[in-house]
Amino acid sequence: MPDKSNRRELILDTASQLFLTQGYNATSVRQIAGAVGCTEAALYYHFKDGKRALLQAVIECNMPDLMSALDDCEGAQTLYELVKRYGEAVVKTGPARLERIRWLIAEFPQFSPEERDLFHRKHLRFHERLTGLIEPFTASPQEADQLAWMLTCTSFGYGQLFYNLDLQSVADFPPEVYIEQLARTLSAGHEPIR
Amino acid sequence: MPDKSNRRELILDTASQLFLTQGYNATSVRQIAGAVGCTEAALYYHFKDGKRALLQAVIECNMPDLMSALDDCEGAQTLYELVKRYGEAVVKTGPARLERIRWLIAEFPQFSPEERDLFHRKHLRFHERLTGLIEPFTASPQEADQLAWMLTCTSFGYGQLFYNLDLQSVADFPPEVYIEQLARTLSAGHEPIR
DNA sequence: GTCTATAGGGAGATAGAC
DNA sequence: GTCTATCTCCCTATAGAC
Repeated sequence: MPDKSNRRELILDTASQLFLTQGYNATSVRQIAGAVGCTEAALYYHFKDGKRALLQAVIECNMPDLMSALDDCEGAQTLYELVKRYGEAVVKTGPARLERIRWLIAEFPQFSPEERDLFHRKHLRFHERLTGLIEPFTASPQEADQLAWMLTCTSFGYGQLFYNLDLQSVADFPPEVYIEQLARTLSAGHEPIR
Repeated sequence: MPDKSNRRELILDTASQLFLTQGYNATSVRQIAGAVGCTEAALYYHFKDGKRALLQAVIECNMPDLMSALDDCEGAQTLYELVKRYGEAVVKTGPARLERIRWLIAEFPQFSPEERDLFHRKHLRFHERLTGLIEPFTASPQEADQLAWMLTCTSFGYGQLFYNLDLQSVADFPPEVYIEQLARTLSAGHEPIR
């Protein structure tokens, strides 16, 4: 990533932040230029195709990524331990990732097929690695695949419901409790590594 | 709900549909009026406070509701059967509910506290009933509460990932398979009703 | 590279005739 | 109740000076 122009980077960061918090449609080029501290014309110099080109760049920078959370899961001795480490690693990534997912869900319908594929391929790579980590504890690759999807769906749902839809303000069910529950449930009936 | 004016209802339905598919910010009053077949001025006659009043009304009509899915779950004899019936009932509600949830996530940050509370209270009522259905199969009310959250999070996550983020187009994991997997996993170690 | 100035159009909203 | 006409503002985007 060459850093030829600081200004271009600054525009991208500012647009990212505004798109993510307000949405693409609700954010004007004028507002981005104002926040950056330049004029709209300068912005069109850096992004010749205007607002849509800006969206493209923002999409590529803001695909949610959990791959690094899997690093903490290497070498787990039981499925229980694996799920627990995964949960804790996900929590550690903080709310920034959840905002990106929220944004992805919100804007997804207006993405082009190529932009959608960006997310699909990224997530499939993640899923394959997660499945590989689970496999030592299951009887078949199919079972590992299903457990991986279950783990993904449930942590995804928890984040959306309790953070982005703010159920945490009315229901007492902190992530630590959930992770413990999840680890116990998913690992029930699965042997530790031989 | 008096039905004094058909026109008002028509406006509300049209606005609902457009807000849900395009988003609030991306939908203009002009477009709604065009789709209804009247002028903007007529629309302002029915909704004196303009576009924002329209949003209020649409929110109240479009809170996602799964309460009816629980009717099919009454009288289940095992936890396995309960989860299975729940999953099938949810699938039966179709993609319309998923689109409402997607919309809720997308627009939630710009809702007022009262509008947010509308969702919170509705969901808590649902959660209490679901917990009540699970309780006969668990050792404690706390365990039922946690299982209910888990069921909610995971079905929520599946819907968002596979439908609204369209993972179904690149991963072979149909809802029936997921429900079966879920029912087996969640009910492991729980006795049938005595 | 960044600016000023402006084109051209669509937005939300209202006044007043019918 | 519904219309036409119109106000005012903000939007994206560009031309051309510096």
